[in-house]
Amino acid sequence: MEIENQPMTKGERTKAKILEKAADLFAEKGYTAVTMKDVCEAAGLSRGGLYRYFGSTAEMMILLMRAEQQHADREAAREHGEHSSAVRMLDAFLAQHYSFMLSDRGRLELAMNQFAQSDETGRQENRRRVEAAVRRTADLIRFGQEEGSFRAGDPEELAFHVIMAIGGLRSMAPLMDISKPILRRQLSTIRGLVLTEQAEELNK
Amino acid sequence: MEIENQPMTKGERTKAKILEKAADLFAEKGYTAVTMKDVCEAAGLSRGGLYRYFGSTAEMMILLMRAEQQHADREAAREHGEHSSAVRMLDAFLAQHYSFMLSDRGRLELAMNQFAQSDETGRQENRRRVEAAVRRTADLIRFGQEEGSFRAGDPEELAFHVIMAIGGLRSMAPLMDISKPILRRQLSTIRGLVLTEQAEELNK
DNA sequence: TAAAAAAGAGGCACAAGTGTCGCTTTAATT
DNA sequence: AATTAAAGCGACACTTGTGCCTCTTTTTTA
Repeated sequence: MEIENQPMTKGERTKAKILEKAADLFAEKGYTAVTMKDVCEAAGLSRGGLYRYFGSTAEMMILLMRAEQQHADREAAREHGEHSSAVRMLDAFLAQHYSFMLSDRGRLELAMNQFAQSDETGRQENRRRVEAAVRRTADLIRFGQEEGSFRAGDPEELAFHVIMAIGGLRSMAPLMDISKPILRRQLSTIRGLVLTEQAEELNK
Repeated sequence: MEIENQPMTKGERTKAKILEKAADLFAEKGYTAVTMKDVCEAAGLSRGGLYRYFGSTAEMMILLMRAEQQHADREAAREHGEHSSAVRMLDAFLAQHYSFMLSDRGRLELAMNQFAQSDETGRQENRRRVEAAVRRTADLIRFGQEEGSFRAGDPEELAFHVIMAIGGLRSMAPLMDISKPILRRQLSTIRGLVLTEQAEELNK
């Protein structure tokens, strides 16, 4: 949740700050546990001041979801150019998810799921997010298949499976104490599902 | 959430009824959205009457989790005797999850996850539940490997992966509109992960 | 069937959160 | 620097939910 350079008006800066702090709170306490009062305190703002920007916690969450979505899109585009082979892209993809799961941002995603359970707009936003992730993963798989390093099979179907497995992992991880080694092994299991035996031999 | 035979005292019957109705509500609205008042109305009881049995919604949820756990254990034990081959057991396992995901009980599990995010006791209970599921699945995989119809590989690791994938599927399903065909294909993808190519050819 | 015990009703005081409004202060504009 | 607009304050009224307590009604039981 980086802030742009200075030449924004005061109000814009405050709004960005609120969102930033709200994201931290959502990640820390989960969606339903965060109140406007909490956000006020975290952002160093009074109730009246905050209400100028957001009418509800739900509104904040929606904006955060959009921001995350954009962030993921940009990230994906950047990744795309950086790696030469599909295998390397896959490894980057998995490594990214690994650190993601252990980070605040990972917990923020949990909060988003929680939110989506109670809010229809949030549910749609969430759905778009997951669909985008599946699409990107399917693209990666297609690329790897052309390259010959990925197993044959319907890319969409496998991509969906991979995203579901990662989603399950992510939502379970904070609810039980999944150790880092187990997490790593699980991600390498996923790697094994995608790669051919030959490609699997190579690094990592 | 079945009720035992009649010879229970009035209080016991009421308590069972409350739990039953609470389960419905949790499944329908999610944990945080359910209030004591809702439960009162659903159970046809006044606030004072209800507080005799439960001090909080959290307490209800814990009891529900234990009940579900026991139910799953019994179910598993029953299944165990019924099917002759590991392949059949796997199919039964998957079929059960399929209908589970589409049912109220599946949504109840989502509510439990939600609860576990905010309550430490619930978190532990949840963890036990998932661990038990992994253990059972690992046993099934070991059995299938001995039988020769399941792929080689660490049973624990694969079991964990399967449970994560199913967990992800279940928690995503209500948040996006996953169609039944997609759900079925995903479960059959999981089937494919577990079975050897030869065994996979057979029915389903 | 009378007495005791258990179950249930519903009011009350309290806590926590929400959203709004008029007023003050600070920042932008010219 | 003066004016105007934007940003921020904090009290207020309102809503919703909680937990408890006393009194009544219904079951049990002896």
